[in-house]
Amino acid sequence: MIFTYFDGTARISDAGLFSPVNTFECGQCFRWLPDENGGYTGVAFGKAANVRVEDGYLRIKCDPSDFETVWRAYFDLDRDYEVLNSVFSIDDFTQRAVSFGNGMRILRQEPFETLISFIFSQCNNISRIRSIIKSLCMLSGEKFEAMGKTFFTFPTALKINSLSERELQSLRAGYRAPYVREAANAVLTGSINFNALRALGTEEARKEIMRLPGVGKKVADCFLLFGLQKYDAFPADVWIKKVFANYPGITPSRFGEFAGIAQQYFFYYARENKLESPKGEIISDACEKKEKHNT
DNA sequence: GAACAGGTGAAGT
DNA sequence: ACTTCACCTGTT
Repeated sequence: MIFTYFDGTARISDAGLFSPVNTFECGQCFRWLPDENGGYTGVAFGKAANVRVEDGYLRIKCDPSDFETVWRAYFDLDRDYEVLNSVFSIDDFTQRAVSFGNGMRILRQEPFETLISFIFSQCNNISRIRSIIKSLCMLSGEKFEAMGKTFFTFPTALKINSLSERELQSLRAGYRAPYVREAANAVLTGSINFNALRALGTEEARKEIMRLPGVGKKVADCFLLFGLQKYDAFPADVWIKKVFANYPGITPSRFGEFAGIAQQYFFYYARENKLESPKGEIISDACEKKEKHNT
């Protein structure tokens, strides 16, 4: 890794593939927002940064000490995505998906934030997920200043656990709110311990996290992949099910130990291109077609 | 208004 | 084991 730090910005010359838009819009995170220069600004691990690519350099505007301690790992800068992409490109469809999402990086996010965020994500759309998380951070995160702007950290389990019913209700998270409270409580009491989960295999860790109410296989796999870096976790949502239905050759097992990363290319491609399911095929039994009769 | 949006879990076959 | 359904809320 070759980089210089000058004028408040880490400039990396050999960052390899890095596309801010594909990284931050591929659906793995909810707290990074675009700026006017094709860059993105966000918060992780209690720190703020702005990221952009210019003249072939990756430029991360941040506190000098944070590049090595936070952002280098967070942006997964030590992984060669070119190698990964060529390993993934086993057929025409995969090539299209990888090419579409070229420069996407799977962020090494914080376990707690990832868990809570994906609990919010169930049967919800992206803009609303973002809005709920933003409200949560403004309500109970810590306010701090960086780069001349105001930011909020993601709240701790303690802060979330101590929210009143009224405060929780103000997030407009609906039926997901009690799930979030339970998750925070489990972390607080030690019933769920992220370091212990890290030491487990993917299967065992999934089983453990699924003990939480509101955490089924899909949310669990997002947590494992984005929050615990269990790269073989393969979240299968409605879009991935459309991929499976259209391209029977695509199965998690074909992509090895980093199948979860391949999954993110598929998800992003399918969602952005509004991949349809084959006619007559039933893709999901949830949130799709249901007659709701309110009493 | 009804349908839909990155699921889950309980209850019914 | 597989299918159906309710669940909050905001948007189209």
